[in-house]
Amino acid sequence: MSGLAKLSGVDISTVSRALNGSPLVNGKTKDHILKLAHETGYAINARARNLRKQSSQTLGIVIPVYPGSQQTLSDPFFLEMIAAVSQAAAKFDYDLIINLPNSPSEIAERRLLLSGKADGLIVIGQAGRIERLRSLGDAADRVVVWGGMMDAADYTLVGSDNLEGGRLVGEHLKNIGRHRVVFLGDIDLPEVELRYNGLMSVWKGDGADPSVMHVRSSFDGHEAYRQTLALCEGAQSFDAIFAASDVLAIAAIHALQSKGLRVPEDVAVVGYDNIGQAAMFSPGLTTIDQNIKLGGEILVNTLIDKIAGNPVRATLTPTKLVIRSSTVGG
Amino acid sequence: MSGLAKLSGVDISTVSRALNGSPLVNGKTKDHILKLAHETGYAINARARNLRKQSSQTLGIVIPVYPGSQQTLSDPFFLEMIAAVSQAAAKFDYDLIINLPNSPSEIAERRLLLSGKADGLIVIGQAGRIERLRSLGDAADRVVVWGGMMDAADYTLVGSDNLEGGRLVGEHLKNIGRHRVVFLGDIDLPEVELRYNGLMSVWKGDGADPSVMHVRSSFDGHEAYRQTLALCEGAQSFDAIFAASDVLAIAAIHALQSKGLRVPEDVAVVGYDNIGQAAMFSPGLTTIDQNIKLGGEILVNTLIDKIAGNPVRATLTPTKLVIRSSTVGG
DNA sequence: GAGATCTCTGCAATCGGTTGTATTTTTATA
DNA sequence: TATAAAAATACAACCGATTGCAGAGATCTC
Repeated sequence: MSGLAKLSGVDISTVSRALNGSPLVNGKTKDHILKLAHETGYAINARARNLRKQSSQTLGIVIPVYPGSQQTLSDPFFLEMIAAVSQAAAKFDYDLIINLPNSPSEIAERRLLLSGKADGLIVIGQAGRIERLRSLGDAADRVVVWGGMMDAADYTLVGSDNLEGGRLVGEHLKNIGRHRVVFLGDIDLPEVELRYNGLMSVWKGDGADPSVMHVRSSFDGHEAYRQTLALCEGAQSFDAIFAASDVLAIAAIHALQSKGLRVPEDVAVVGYDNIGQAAMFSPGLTTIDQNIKLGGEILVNTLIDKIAGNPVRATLTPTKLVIRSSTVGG
Repeated sequence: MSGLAKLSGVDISTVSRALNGSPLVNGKTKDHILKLAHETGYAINARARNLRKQSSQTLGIVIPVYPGSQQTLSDPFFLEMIAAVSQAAAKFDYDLIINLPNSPSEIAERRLLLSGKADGLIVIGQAGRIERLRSLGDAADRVVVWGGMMDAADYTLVGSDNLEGGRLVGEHLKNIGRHRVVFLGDIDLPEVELRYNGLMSVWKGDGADPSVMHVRSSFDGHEAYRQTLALCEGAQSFDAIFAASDVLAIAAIHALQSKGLRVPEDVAVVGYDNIGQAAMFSPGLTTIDQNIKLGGEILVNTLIDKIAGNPVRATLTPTKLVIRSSTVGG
């Protein structure tokens, strides 16, 4: 910038104002400086600017690797969420730092926020993170969490309506006449618990006695595969599986088929997330669409509001059922 | 930091040295300062440090959204690559800024590098990026590209051995007696072209006349689905499909099955990438494992070497065939 | 015990912008 | 033309760390 100042014969303060479009500089001066900047390929030094402006124009996103899943992270849900958040952030000229904690003890939240590397933080999922969020002190004002609505949450939550999602699945299964349902997922995770509660609510007060069985599984497909195999070998009979994610649903379908069960004729399967590939499985996957793109936008909008000090409240994104062949024809 | 200096009664320069583990400070002094820093929850201001040290301890990763794929990005390959790079970068205490260009005209490469937001850049795939890389000037010294080896490349490349990958698939198909092969992918992409060449090389010089048909498809599953349907309705007969990615392979399998063709009995299908879900499809997907985790590590190691000014050369990661049921039993 | 050496700490410059205030130049008004 | 008001520019402090250098105090050597 001092180079530009010499070239154009004005003070660097004028150069700065010109590059930032300040109305204080004369039109001709501004044009001249901008032209020089373009010709020399000048780019404002973000490090200096960040220091002076006490901001980084950068958001952080923390993607938890759930304990126990040592293998490569590959649930497309996360990628779609990252893409949604990244694109939403770009609209505000924010960059996105991604953090995939590799050790459970690492507290990326503190490091990124307190050092000022990120102006605000988006955390995907509440599981195992709650204590950490509490430890952030003032910095918690610059955090938004994607997750299921919880009364106990004293941080800002954005999420899809997991209760409604579970309910939609329950009604759908009921409509197609399935009553012996297996819920595949880990209801210790708040988001998953809500989906389970939504499912259960369908039969509540109803004379019919649904038998919903909970099979605990992390979000790792291989585990779901094993669980489903074990389920087939067990004594309990069932005619439907509601999985807490599409990846789990796909694993379950594969396990069922390897046991000679037909999907959806013998067992209907419903997933959750509506990932891009869900439409391309055979059989196509019935699932709940969380509207991740909208979710990402709301996360970013909310976070930027918080950073600006504006009051915000928890938000739900709409949820809808997408019916494909895996529960049709049963 | 000036707060810590007052608390501990020493100059901020001593505090700085203590926090950075300099051997210049007395052991007791250091312990005292560290204790105070811990108690007060002090974190070094990254913005100031970055400016002074002329470094950001941050790498950037650019994930291209291929032109034409307007829908949500969801190929798990990218997520696995992001995870691998992120974890490798973390070992060097580097953070990772992710950039998903939403308009083809955006030149994130320039912005991130020249502004100093990132010390170096990893670009996934060469397609449509070559001219941009050339426009970076000196900054090109801090860029590493993941992609297929090209003679024309005048930038640093890291990638898996696509030629070998294609060859392995070809040999495998030949071994199981398939000779009428469809190649599904866009050979205008350098990485894909190499896979195609590898496939073709298997029959070269051989008396047998393989009929390899190229069906152009982007990396978008929906397009591959339509292409495969069209293929089934066409005149050409075929007994195998080699898809340029697992997502394409899955889409193809679904299309084949919807046309009543059996996989792998009627048509064998082989994918590429070995994404986490590949093992859980039915039928399980035979595919090429690029060793993404190792690739991410090499990308980061190479980039950090370049940033340090060390000479580096192009690197290939090993490639291996993973056989599952989709091409077995044919 | 004087001088040399070694440890440790403080001073002050520096990184490259932004921005409040002062100053100069230009334009408007009487 | 003199003066006030407005516009444009320059000056200088500041953001919060790092680091070369100077100097104080402790330790060593003969």
